[in-house]
Amino acid sequence: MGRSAQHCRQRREEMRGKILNASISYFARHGFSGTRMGDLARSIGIAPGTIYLYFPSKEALLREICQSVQEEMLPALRVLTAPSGPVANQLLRLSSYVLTRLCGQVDCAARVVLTAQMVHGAGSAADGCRTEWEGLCQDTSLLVARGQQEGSVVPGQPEALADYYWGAAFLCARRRLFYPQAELIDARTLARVLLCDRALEGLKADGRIY
Amino acid sequence: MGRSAQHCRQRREEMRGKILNASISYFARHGFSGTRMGDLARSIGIAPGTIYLYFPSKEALLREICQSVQEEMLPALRVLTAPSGPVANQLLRLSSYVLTRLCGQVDCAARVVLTAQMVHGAGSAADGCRTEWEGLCQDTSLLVARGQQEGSVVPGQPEALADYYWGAAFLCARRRLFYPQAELIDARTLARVLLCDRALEGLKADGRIY
Amino acid sequence: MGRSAQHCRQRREEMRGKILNASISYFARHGFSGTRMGDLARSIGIAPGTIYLYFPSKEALLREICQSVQEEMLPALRVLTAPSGPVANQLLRLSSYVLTRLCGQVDCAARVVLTAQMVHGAGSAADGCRTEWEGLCQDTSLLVARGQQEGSVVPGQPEALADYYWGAAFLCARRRLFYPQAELIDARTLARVLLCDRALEGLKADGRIY
Amino acid sequence: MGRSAQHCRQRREEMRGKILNASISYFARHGFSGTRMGDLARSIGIAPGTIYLYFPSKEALLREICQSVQEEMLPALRVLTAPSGPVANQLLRLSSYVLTRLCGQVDCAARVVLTAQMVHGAGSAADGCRTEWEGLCQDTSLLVARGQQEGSVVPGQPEALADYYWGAAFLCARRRLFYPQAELIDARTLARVLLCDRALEGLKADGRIY
DNA sequence: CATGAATGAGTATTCATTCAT
DNA sequence: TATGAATGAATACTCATTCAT
Repeated sequence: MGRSAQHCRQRREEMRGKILNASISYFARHGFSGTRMGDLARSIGIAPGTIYLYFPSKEALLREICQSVQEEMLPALRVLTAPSGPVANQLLRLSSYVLTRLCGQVDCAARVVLTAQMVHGAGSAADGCRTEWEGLCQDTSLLVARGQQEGSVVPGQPEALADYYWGAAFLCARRRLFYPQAELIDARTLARVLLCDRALEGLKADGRIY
Repeated sequence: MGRSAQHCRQRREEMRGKILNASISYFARHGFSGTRMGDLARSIGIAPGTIYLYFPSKEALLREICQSVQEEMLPALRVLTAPSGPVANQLLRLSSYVLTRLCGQVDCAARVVLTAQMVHGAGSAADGCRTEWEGLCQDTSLLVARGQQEGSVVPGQPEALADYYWGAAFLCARRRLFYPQAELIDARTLARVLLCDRALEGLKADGRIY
Repeated sequence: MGRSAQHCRQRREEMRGKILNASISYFARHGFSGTRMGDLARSIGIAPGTIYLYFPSKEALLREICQSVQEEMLPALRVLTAPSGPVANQLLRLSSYVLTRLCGQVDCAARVVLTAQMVHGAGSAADGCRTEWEGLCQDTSLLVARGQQEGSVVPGQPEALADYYWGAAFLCARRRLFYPQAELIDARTLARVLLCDRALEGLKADGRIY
Repeated sequence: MGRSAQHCRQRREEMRGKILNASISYFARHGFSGTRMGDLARSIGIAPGTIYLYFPSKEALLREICQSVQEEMLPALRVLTAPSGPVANQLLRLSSYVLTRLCGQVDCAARVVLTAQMVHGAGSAADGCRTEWEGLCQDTSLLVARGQQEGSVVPGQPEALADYYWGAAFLCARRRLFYPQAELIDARTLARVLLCDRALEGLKADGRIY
């Protein structure tokens, strides 16, 4: 009984995860309103009704996705934007991390693209997500300001530059999502959004191609 | 009679243009599927039926928009990406043009954002648009390759860099569309997506703020 | 002033009549719900709004048509079905009259077709029309019963036969309306719906072809 | 699984047939434009959306009906109008068949009435139907011409008489549809539309009342 | 008076959600 | 639990009617 129940719970978790991941991709590709539950279900290979055994509504499914973004992806990035050593090194490390994850984890790109959709969209489902996102931007603009004092970051309004940097990351994610075969820019080029060439020259390239 | 008929035609053209422009903005903001015809009509201040006096369907309205983008905006940009003198100057000029238009013309930003939606979306309404867009990207990657030979453009795969450059332009447009008050990056910063700092140093700044 | 006012009234009457006649034809051809006011107006060569200067609504227009049918066409037919001499002669005269009018007056066929539509349709606009029609059928069934006593009319339920006779007249009208070039059956054949061949033999044919 | 899938398919077929049959009756009674999908659905006892699970549009539903008429009813009638023995017998047999079917099968009357609507209406949905119908009329006019040579059919233009005969059949169908309780004419009376009394006298009556 | 663009209530159709199997 | 047909509220679209010119 105990084993059977556990087995059961595990199967539920598997199906739930399968739906969740597929939805992230599907929403990212087609947009929230552009996604029909029937199409989403077909793309997963299940019946429409099945989704409703795991999520009470389309919007609840979106909320759940937002929450996972808000609790997993964004905090991880905020850690990497917290003050820590020379800005140039930190930005290169951050950029490398972002591109590595975009390449490695299949649905990381989808999450990033979806986040961008959420941040600019109007729905209240994304509120928490938006807050966390603004936190990340703020952290980044502090980093930028510090880098400008150090002389390693290009001049300009820190908020605009921070937004621009994460926009560039979004561009990479979008490219990864829609053209999985196409090459991405490398970490140095992404970091270069903020860093002067001079500051970059001194840094070791990891030479990885994304 | 002649005058009256002309007056009538002119009023029709005005209304048609009003609907078309409003739709570009609305679609760009809310996405195609996210736009309800009733809401769009209300936002223009007309009745839903009126839209259908000028466009036979929601999708036809989108097609018309795509066509205007394809016939007006994209060709103008392709002209500016055709080979013409030193790449560094050309890229700075191009960036300046893009930012100037994003600032000056109200719905230019909307057109750019919409184009990005179309290029990545699935609908066939955007087919012509997508073709023209790929042409622009290809032209740009040739420019990039030439710049790399000149030593003014950063290293990297030309296609990826070209896509990245226009992505950056899209980021500016998106920012302009969703936060009209926020400052944009300047032309040098946009050009810097492709140009080395060294190549930029020699160029005269126009000092304009967007 | 007096002359001008009269001229004015006359022009109004002309336009009113033009709309009324065109509507009878159009309604007969396309059915009431199948008629769009815009199409009707275009077929007359006027603007949709103009119709509403003469008739308050689509249904009122129908009512007016029904009334004209009810006050002009049906009473004329009832006169011809009132007892008057030998049934055989009367039926041949009636049939001849019907076919002559269907041929001669352009919109008589339309009126007959429309009446059939009204009689079987559900709308209350046709109530008066329906009453008058039932009167005609009843008169005819009396005629039929008398003819059966005379031996000139075929056996069968008088009501069913009367309905059948007017149905045959409707068939002629429908043919005239939809295929104006096609020949109609002759008066003897129409009368034959009710009359035995034996009764017809003694009657003079007018030999007319409809 | 096999059994369940089959059961499922069978239920789909049933619902599809139910909608199709109900639509034939409803369209025949109210006309195509006079039919509101919501009313039709209510009359079947299902939700409006359900119809669209089986037919892509109102017009497609009509097309399907026309096709069933064109493939089932009209060919069966054409078989009975193909040359076969003495015309008088054949016409009586045909008339008997028509009236029997109008009485026996609930929606046969509806099909006939609908066919008449289609044949005279403007929509292209009925094109195939119209072609088949004209074939039937042509076959019948050949039969009529042969009967005239035999001396069993009344004089007159064969095309006009053929059209008139099927018109009479339509009248019966219309009566059956709108007044299901009313008696119809008998087969001899229907055949008499074309046959001389003399020709009919020699034929055995089946005495059936429709 | 005539026009025809504009209106908005009404109709066809879609799609998130439910529920019988 | 999974299914997919059925539902009906929401949305695209039409068309009788109005009204500014």
